[in-house]
Amino acid sequence: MPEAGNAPRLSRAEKKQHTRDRILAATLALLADGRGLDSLGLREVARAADLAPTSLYNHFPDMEALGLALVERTCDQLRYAMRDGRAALIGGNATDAIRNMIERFISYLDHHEPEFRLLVRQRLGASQAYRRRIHRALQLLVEELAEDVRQVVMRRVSVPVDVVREAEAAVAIMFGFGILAQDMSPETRRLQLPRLEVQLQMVFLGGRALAAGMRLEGAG
Amino acid sequence: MPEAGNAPRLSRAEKKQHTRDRILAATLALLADGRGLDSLGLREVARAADLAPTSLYNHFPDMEALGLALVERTCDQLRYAMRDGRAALIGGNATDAIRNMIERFISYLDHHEPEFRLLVRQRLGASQAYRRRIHRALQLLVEELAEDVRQVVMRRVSVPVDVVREAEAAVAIMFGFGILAQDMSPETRRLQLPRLEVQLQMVFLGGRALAAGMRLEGAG
DNA sequence: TGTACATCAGTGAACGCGCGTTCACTGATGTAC
DNA sequence: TGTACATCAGTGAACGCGCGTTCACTGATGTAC
Repeated sequence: MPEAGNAPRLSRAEKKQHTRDRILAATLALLADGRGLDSLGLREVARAADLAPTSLYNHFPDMEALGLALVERTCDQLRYAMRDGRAALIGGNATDAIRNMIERFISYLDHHEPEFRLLVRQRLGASQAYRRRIHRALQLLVEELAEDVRQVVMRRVSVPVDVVREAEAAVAIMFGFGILAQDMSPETRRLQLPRLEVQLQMVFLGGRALAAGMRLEGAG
Repeated sequence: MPEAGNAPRLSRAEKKQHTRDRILAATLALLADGRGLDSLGLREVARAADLAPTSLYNHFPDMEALGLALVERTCDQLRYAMRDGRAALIGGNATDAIRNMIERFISYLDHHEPEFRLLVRQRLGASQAYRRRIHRALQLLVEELAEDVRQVVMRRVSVPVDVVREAEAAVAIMFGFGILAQDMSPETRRLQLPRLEVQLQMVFLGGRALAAGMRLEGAG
């Protein structure tokens, strides 16, 4: 029984969790300046989290473990952000679904800038553990998008569309845009929505055309 | 007059250039392990280049300048690699052109792995100078690809295709693949050629369909 | 309920180490005459 | 051609500094009785 008084005292475990969160938040904030995980020092993170350097060892054995925890959390966050409101769209039409997905993604960029930077940077970073984890997150993203596309397409198109290739291409296009968008204000980002929409329409229209047997000239 | 003898003596300027090249090559080699520019130290680079640490100052005022020189060179290199053999294709058909472009890109990945890593990492790095330079290089890539597409399309299609959007999407897809490909052997990369080809076909077919007035259901 | 002991998040001093940078220098190369 | 001087890429000692890590510690929180 923690406390009978009025002050909301926290248990030791809760406090520890709070400190851990503070460390991760501080790390993320340091990454926001465009720095990479491998250029952060333990003392620097401790300073930003308002802790003695040695205290970090109570939470993570080293910086690598700290980074992995951050990557882990960020991957989950991305997935939830892109999942949110997804189910409601399956009944709708393809154009709305695309527009909505783009809006979710841009909103993610607006609210999770440092997290997105982290993902993109560490996707090609030194640590294979990071790379693998991020790769898996993106694969899940592709699979879920492919499932959505399959649902929408099933009711409209009789030919077997290669939804996984479509989803891969769509994710690649969105991530490519996300990287460019790092140097844009949220307002400018919104202005790019039609451009992304056109490109995703190209992919999905092209996917159907391909499934229907159409080819560019010269294809065997 | 440098030397009347038989030994091929180098001028001071030539030697300096060689040393500079050695420094850049050593830096690139260090980056090949998946590390980022901002985690390299001056002494570390000097060691790798077989020089006294202080000698670097004869070539670059600081690590930032060294990095920029490397980025500069790498951007040019990418452009030349993708340009090479481009002209010969304009007369051909679209499918061959796509396949050839993919092959050029995969070949670039095979032979310039550390350079590609550098580009992708620093595209989102701390230094705005790097980011701008890389952004510009990618824009040029998009423009040149768009020009090629325009040439091929002009002779076949009467509707105004949005070649720039197509080229952007194609570059995004290729770069996305390039990142995945970092963890693949050259052999495995080749196996992915059809996948890339399908996705680019989707984009270009979809671009034509869009230009011809086709839409996914629900589009206004 | 109170008491006595255990746990453990957070601290601060201390360590050895490699960092970026400065400086005066060396000696081969280049230039003027 | 030879000689005398200037240039400058590369060196190595030295600097102050912050790094990651260890260690013994403190004191609030948790637990047993």
